[in-house]
Amino acid sequence: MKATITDVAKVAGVSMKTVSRVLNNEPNVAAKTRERVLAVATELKYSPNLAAKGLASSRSYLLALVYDNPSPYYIAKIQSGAIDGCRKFGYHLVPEPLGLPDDAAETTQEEAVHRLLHRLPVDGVILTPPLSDSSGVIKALESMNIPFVLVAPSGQKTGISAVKMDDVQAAREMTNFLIAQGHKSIGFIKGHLEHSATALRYEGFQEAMAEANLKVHDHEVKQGDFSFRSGVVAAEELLEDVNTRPTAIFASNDDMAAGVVSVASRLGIVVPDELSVCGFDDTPLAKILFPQLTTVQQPIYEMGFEAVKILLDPALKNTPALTRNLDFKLVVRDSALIQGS
Amino acid sequence: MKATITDVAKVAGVSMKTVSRVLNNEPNVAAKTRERVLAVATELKYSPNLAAKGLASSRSYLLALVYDNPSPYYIAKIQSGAIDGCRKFGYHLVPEPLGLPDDAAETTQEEAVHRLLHRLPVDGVILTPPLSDSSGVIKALESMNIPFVLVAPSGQKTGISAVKMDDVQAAREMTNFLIAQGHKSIGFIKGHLEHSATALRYEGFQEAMAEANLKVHDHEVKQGDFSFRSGVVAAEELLEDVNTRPTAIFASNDDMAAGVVSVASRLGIVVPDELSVCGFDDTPLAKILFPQLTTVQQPIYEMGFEAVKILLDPALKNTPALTRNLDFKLVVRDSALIQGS
DNA sequence: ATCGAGTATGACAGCGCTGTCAAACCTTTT
DNA sequence: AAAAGGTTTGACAGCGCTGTCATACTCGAT
Repeated sequence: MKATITDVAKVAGVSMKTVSRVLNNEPNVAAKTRERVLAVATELKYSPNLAAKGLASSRSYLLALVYDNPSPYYIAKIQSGAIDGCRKFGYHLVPEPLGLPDDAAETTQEEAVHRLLHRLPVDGVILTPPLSDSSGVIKALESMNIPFVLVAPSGQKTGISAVKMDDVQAAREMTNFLIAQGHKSIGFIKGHLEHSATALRYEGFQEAMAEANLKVHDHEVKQGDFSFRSGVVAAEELLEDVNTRPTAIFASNDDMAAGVVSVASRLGIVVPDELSVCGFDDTPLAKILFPQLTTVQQPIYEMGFEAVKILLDPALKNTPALTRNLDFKLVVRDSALIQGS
Repeated sequence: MKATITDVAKVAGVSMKTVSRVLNNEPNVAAKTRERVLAVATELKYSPNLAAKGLASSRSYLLALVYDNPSPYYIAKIQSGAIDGCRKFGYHLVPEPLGLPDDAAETTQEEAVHRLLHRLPVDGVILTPPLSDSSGVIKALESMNIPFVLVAPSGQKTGISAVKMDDVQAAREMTNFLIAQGHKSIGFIKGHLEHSATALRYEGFQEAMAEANLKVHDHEVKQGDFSFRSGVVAAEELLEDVNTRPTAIFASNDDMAAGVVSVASRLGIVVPDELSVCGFDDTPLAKILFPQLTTVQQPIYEMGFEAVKILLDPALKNTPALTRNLDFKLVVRDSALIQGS
């Protein structure tokens, strides 16, 4: 229950230091000694006191997940991956939302981060979008000399580690899929202007269309903001005119795609027979909708997991800064699958 | 940046202990001394080292949120409330999912908890459903002498603190609302058998019906499992026969209500004109659906917040065990609002 | 046998803080 | 003016662990 290293040392008949060495997998311990210590530790149900370890080694065995993201779904997945990663290294994750109303006097994000990590001296920080693009937060982290990894940052900063996904490529593949299904007139709904993914996804769409020698007409591209409502509005415009109506609509995220589906169903347009719809993100919504949404599954869990690995894996200890590009997955479901084609 | 108590003590011309007293708001410090110390601390940007505090006081300033819940949405909200609570007390929250595949050898939940909290000796634990009903987990916590609070447990255990919501009353009010709208034949879809809320919500439904002298026919009650699919199946059965078709359907959660809406729309039944639908939980889905769902908003965030308060609030320090009953909210939206009624 | 070069182990200080207990300093009361 | 009781302060040990450095032990090569 409350066995300490000293206890284990006494029972095993060795010094505290040797026990410490065994428990931390340090070299230069006789195999026999190691075994014995391990056996005693198990028997005594020893488990280290993190506070003491931390105090002695000036590490905290804690990683912070700093976020400021309205999407609980996204954060939950990142977190889930990050926690699993932490467990592999005996670490724990502390989620730290920024910009809570509890501190109205908080001026800048930079200060907020400073204060936060001053109190809780973690060994590393994972920054989720849109914070991964916040120069203030990054500056704070650098000034405090805390290792950190960006999740899905928009720009490529040199000297900073990051985990990301290729949005352009994903959008391109989705578009190619649509084109392969025989679609020539494809509507596109853009995302929120300030979100970095917006431009990337549109870029991928444009590239694929260009490669297939298909023209992207202005009236086929609508500005949305990632909300269901904006998808509805855009869809109404896109589907308004029966003559110029596209045969497929590619929405920059699932919520907007859901808006499209709902408009189509109201207008009596059968999906996917008369209109293919696809989204992006593979939110839970995608499977709930009828028909189920064809969409892009982002490696969100994996990004959390990899971010931790970059921070903690001793094998990567001396790699200065690396960017992990993780694989997305095209999830083809009924909303964009021409039956029998 | 790295100022210690010793530094502050030196500059302020007092002993470490006095600084400690000031920083922890202990009594018996001259006002003048307190002021001076505070000033120096601010000037030096002192902030305590949690590991050292923890080691010395055998507290960790950490609370664990232990869960094993498939619904990220629910957990995210609890967590959000709990984090806000923690901040008020200078604490931090560590989410700890149970039953991850990282430890396949894990036998019982009891052991898992034991191991977990042995490693990370937190000052308190918040248990979310369905873990709040797990006697194994509770036993482990009790044996380790770690204070804990149950979130939405099904039974009323004496001597254990809990935060909960009155599911029965909520279901009753929702049913009453439907009855007030003139419905006499109301279909009900039950939730997952093993989930404690299932029975409670059904109970509330039955009570309201009985109070209004309405009979609950067997064919109007279907077993679901909280999934969208099960809502679809149940709705198909409920709506199959045009003659015995209910005029309203009360699904035990939003996902199943979404299933009902989708079936209705496929069958050409207009919601809410020909069929009122309501759900339970007020998930994000409820607002995305068309029409938007009438549902019950649970005080999930508040439960997280209150749980922390019970654990940490010094004012409640000596209260042995208390149960906080938090208010739900009936959210009336289009899916169950007879136009112009 | 003797030396050197690992390899294995232990003694001990100290990480930054708090708890304990004693000392010093006020008041007020007699 | 002394005793009593309260308030304010500080000295010091020690929480459980790791880092440093010294010591002891092992083994092949001379």
